Amino acid sequence: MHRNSFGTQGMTKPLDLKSTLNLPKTAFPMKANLPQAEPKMLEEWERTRIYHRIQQARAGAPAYVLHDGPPYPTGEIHLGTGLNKVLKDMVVKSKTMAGFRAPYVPGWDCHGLPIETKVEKEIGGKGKVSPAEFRRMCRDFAGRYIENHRREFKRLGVFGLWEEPYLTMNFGYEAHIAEAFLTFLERGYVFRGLKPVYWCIFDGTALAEAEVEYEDHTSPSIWVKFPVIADAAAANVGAGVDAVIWTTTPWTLPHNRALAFHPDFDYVVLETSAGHLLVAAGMVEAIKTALALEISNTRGPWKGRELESLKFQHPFLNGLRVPAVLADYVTLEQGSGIVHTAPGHGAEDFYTGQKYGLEVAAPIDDEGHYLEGLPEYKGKTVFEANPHIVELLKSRAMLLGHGKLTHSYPHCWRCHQPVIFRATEQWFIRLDNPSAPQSSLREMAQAEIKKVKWTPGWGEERIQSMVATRPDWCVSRQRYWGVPLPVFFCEGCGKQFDDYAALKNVVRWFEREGADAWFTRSPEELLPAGTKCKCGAAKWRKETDILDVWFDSGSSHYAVLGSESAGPWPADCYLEGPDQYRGWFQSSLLVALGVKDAAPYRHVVTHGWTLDEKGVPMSKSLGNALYPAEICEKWGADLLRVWVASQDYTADMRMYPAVMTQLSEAYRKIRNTIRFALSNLFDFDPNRDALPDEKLWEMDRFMLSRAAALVKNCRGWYENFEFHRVFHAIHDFCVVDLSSFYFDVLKDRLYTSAPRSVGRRSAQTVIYRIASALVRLVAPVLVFTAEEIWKFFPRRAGDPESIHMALFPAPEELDSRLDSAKMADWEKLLGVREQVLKALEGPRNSKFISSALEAKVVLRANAELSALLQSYAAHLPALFIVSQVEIVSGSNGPAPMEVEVLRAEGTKCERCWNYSTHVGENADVPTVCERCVTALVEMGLVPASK
RNA sequence: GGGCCUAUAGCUCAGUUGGUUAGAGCGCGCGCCUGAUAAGCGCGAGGUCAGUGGUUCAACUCCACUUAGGCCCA
Repeated sequence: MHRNSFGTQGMTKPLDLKSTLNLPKTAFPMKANLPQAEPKMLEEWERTRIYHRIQQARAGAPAYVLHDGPPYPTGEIHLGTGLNKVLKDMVVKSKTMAGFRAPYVPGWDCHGLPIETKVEKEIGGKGKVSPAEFRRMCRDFAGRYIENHRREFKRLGVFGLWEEPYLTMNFGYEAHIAEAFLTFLERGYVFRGLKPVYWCIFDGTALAEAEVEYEDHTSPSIWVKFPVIADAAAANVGAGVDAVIWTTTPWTLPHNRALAFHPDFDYVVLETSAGHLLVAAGMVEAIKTALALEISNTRGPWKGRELESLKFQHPFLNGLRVPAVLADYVTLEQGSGIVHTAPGHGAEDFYTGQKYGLEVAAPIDDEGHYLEGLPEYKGKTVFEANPHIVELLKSRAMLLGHGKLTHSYPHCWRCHQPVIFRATEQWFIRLDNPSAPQSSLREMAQAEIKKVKWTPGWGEERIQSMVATRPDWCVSRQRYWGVPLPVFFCEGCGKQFDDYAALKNVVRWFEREGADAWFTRSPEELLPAGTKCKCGAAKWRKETDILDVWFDSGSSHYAVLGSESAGPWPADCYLEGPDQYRGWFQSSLLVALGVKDAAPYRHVVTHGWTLDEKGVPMSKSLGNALYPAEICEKWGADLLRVWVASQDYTADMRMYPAVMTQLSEAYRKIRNTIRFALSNLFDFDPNRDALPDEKLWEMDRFMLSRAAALVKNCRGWYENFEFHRVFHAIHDFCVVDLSSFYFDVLKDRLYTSAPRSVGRRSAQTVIYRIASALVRLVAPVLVFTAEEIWKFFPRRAGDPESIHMALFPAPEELDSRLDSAKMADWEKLLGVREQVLKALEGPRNSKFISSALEAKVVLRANAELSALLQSYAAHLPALFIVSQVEIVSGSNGPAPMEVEVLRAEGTKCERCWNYSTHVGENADVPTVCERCVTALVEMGLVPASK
């Protein structure tokens, strides 16, 4: 077919030498254009039901279940949420490629205060509509946000059962929540108790610890006198002494029931212009300054424990005497070293109160109004009362001083108003069981935590210490949008109904109508027909509290796992941010212990926080937050994923434009390296052209070994979720092994050899094998790009349609088992190459040569090295990309080798650009070297020489 | 204030059981190529390993404290 190009000089057109080269060719674009390309890929995946095809492809394989922690659906997704979803997806995809069936069912946490608050705003306040109508609006609201979230998550290339996510507001899920609670109730873990809880008087509800945020608040700061009762116990300190306390919550004074002293501190009486004052010795200077006291005499000291029997007159409640108590949380940081104690309004106060049998006084209503007390404050809200109580103290001459203090104070997470501590009747899940400690949730939890694998390892210690000190779980909320506590009280005897078989009837109602049934159905409908109390009555009152949303999400493993689509219980992996040690990791564990007596997870992984350039956490309110949607639009989802994969996520992660620019360069390098591979496989069919290992050139086999090592390492890193090691290793391999060494060296062989020559096919076989391994290795990170590459990839029989259905390469499929001595030889040759490249710099800079092909390199090596070089002499010019190499045995210098650079001999071959003394030896192609003549003959473009 | 964590070149990471002049890639500077070309290649300059003190013949690596930052809690 190329006959016409034969012929003698001058008779026909001379051979166009460039057209005889095998220059790279590919339609795979150099520029990724991810923001435009990715949405198209998403459409295709949607159309071809990629998630389902992957699940089918792994049917029967061992399951690996990553259970999704449900985000709260409000607004657009935050970078931290994106980071979390992408990490989960990389786990799922890498497990899938490691051969597991790894289902992923995303979920949302739908109940709770934030949505309730938004709906209230929309309708303009509480109580405008019926509870059932209100709940319907909350449901719609959540649904709208979920739509938005789902779109954003899918955009990140996350595969999952998006069309059927789990929602905590689904009827079936709500039924599971109720059932889980009833199980706790039946097993005796639930009790009603008086406890101080965070209370928001603006929302009229108890708050969980997680619903409280610390913000700055300015409080009154007052110094108050409590006169010491002159009895036998007071003989020591003397008559007419006043104990001094300091507080920032004057409104709690009416409910004061004790003064707390530190048992080991020294206390003294100061004789001053303001009276004889009992204070901690360690605070004398501070108090003197704060109150501008003149001290004429000091008496004492006494240890706090010596003062335990003292009693004090309440500063304005006549006839109320309060005792001294001891507590080791008393500090010398602020105040007087004597702590005002109101058991109804503080956690520590409450526990001290329990210990000393103090009254838990907190007679205020849900909106914070005093229900009893002096006319000065009765009926007012606690915050309104502050100035009046200060006045009251002043009028009774019990106020030593007052001012203002701005400090970090707990606020409601939604309305951002200051919260108070208030002793209220709540429902609790009991953590301890003194009569059977081993079956207490706390001890079971501590035992189960030890069986779980925690990444990073310190997570175990962290959650262990939290579980050890956490209080009982307050699970009741005085709200509407949630799952009610399915509890009835008899209208006859007032007792709580305890026939659990009958109570489970409520679960059936929830399955049919959702938890709304609680609000729309009567107790008689909800319970089985004819249900009677032991007292004979058959009229019931429903509990009105709903469950803490942490109980909802903590039930997710119970409600979701154990199905065909979600995979078996327990989960193999939970993967969330570090805030979940206190949140979901704990609530899930406790619910699982209550219903299944075991942890719901085998492995818990946490990632860090997302920070901005300055290392400040990203937040909406600070305005420094970046959003996945913006990043997808500007850089593409694959680049967001590269960001996730490039950093060690167990620490905090920074994101800012310069980082993204750097990563886009890294991305480009990987893309172009694979593109170069593809472009040199344009005439390569792996089914037909691949050479067996024993026919491959040694350098090619050497590269296969390097690739095999990469594969082995990456598989291990994926196994341990060390994605950043995978990414850096792949990037380095592309840069160091492929682009700057192997591919650069290979160009001459690929372009100038005859297309079907062994040398070229050997190179192509190895390029194919390495590139095929690389695409699969990067697929969990570069989900879009890998799929795009796969479309341009030469296919073998049995290759899956999508890269995401493929299995990771095995090291054995890369390795050609080059013996270790040869491997060592090549390692040494690489070192020699490095020296040669350095040596070429001088002559290049002095313009002695420009291209390295203009050089001839003379190597003076010691005996050992020169023997090695001699045996590889034929390959050295290619290895160094120079025209000629001469090996001179026996260097006399101190170095094992010296390099000298000369001008290459002969003339430049017009075809391969190497210099040769044999150019012109073939009259048919007079401008071409001997190697090119051989190639051209092999190609049938030049007649075999005479 | 408490618990836990982080701190190696401008950036992102490696640094094995403490052991010779602390590594890589990117970026940067200076060149080369123009047959990977909005590409490719080479060379080079960058680090008192947050700080202080200690243990040791020897510390980025172990211990203590400090500083800065993070999460959770008070």
